[in-house]
Amino acid sequence: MPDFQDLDGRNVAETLANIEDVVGREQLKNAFSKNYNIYQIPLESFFQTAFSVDCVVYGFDGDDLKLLLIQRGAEPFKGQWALPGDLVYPDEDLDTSANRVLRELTGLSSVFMEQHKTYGRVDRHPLGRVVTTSYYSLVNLREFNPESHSWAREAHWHSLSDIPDLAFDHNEILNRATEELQTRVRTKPIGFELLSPLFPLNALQQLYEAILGLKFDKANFRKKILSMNLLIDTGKQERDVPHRPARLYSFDKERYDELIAKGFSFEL
Amino acid sequence: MPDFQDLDGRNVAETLANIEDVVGREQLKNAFSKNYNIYQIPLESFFQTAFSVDCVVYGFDGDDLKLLLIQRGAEPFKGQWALPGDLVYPDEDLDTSANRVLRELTGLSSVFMEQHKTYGRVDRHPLGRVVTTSYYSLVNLREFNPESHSWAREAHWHSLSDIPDLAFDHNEILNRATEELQTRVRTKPIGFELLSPLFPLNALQQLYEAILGLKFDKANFRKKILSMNLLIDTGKQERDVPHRPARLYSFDKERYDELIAKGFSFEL
DNA sequence: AAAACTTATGGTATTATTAACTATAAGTTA
DNA sequence: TAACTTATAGTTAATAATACCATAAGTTTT
Repeated sequence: MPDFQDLDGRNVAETLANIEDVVGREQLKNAFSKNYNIYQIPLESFFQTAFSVDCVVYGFDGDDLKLLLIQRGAEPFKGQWALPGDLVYPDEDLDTSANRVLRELTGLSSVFMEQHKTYGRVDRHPLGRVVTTSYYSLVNLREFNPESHSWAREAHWHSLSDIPDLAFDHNEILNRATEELQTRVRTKPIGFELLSPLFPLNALQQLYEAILGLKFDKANFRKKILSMNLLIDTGKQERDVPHRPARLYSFDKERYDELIAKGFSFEL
Repeated sequence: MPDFQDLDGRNVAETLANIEDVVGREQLKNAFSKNYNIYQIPLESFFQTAFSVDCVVYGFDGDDLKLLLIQRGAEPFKGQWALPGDLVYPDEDLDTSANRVLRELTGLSSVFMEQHKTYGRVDRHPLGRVVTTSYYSLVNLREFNPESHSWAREAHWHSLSDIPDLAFDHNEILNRATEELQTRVRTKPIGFELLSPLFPLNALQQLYEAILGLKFDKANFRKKILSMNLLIDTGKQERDVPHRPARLYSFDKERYDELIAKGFSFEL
């Protein structure tokens, strides 16, 4: 048996038409199964069904929330910005695929991603039916420098407040992921992972403010967070800041896991 | 172009081998695309990929939480209990499919279902690769009498505390849906939909206790709920109860929508 | 060197929410 | 009529959220 790569429904359908031209319809029909009546639903509709994954990767630079986008170097939507995403291999688990795809297109690896929603509108992909599952993640921007690979022409961080028209239904996917992030960040202590190992309380506050689009009272934020016993005072301080230097904290990983297990509620 | 029905990866793969026998490998290879190198991944692996939906339908009978299960009348897992679920048609949206499948197997229609997670483990289906998306829903048990149809041999409510070994990875799907339900019910005022239009506060409390597996103080529960202004005192009362009859309430639909929009937090 | 400025940090006072408990009401059953 | 069951109202103490204020510890400006 031969094996095939980069298979695409349209190609196969066209190809079968070609074969039919060469060997004749009867021969083709004959070659196809005796037991199965495969002459009723268009073959191409099956071929054009595929899975993909799309990654919504948020980054925080200490100030703004950013989003990782690629510029497509392949049809369809060639030249347009899009979430990093691609087809899932037939023998690949979904979670694995999300990581591979992100790595192949942007160079980012070891990114912890959480599955979110699956989008299956019949006409969401112009070339056939592609159902896609979205994953989202929060990373420390300074630790990840995206580089475009494979068919991605560019890979950049974009300000979340200024996102262009994206390919496919990626704007919708993004918006729903952002809503999820906002509710999630209030009940799970995510958000800590993407700060530097040592950070001032202020950085944590800015992160939460950026994600939630709210302002908190500084003194109360401090009290709230410290009362969780989640942070360890390292005794160190900020340096080279044009004002009183802030104390630097790190997490208490054990306490952190405890809070995750419990549910955690962060309402401010 | 011919069209095909009941297409199955294995058949096509075999068939292509047959064609190859007849026309020779070069001819076949030639007929297949010039631009695409399709000779590396086995064709059949693409064909064996399909989507399905699985429905996790919870019912409340005023006492216990129940789960709607069907007994499979078809291979694989014939005779075993399973979540109602089936393959998605090539030209069908996912949400639509979930409703159709549930209706076809159990007779339940107009059930509002929320998409949850997608399960894509390569080996989760014994006959090939099937990625499935789960949906969950809460219904008033008394309004829905399941009847088995299609290939479902039986369709019954099962006590959630006594669930058998289910087909495929359905136990995992169920467990994760139940976790989701428990966190969801604390932030969205779901749960109200599945009581009778007029209900005593006590019924609402029992519902929350059943879902969350907790006990609440009766007086405080009452205060909390009433302070949301979510309920309308209908002036009516319970009848034929062997104790002081409780007042009957209904929802304030407007207020309810307001709360949903806001996020709502129900912590007791 | 002093004053002005900026952000950090500690603390208080007020208010709102939660939680535990008590008392009384309104029906049924013995 | 007493005993029983659940409903409902109200009280209180503990806890948490919120709005502020005062002082600290640096840098920059004058």
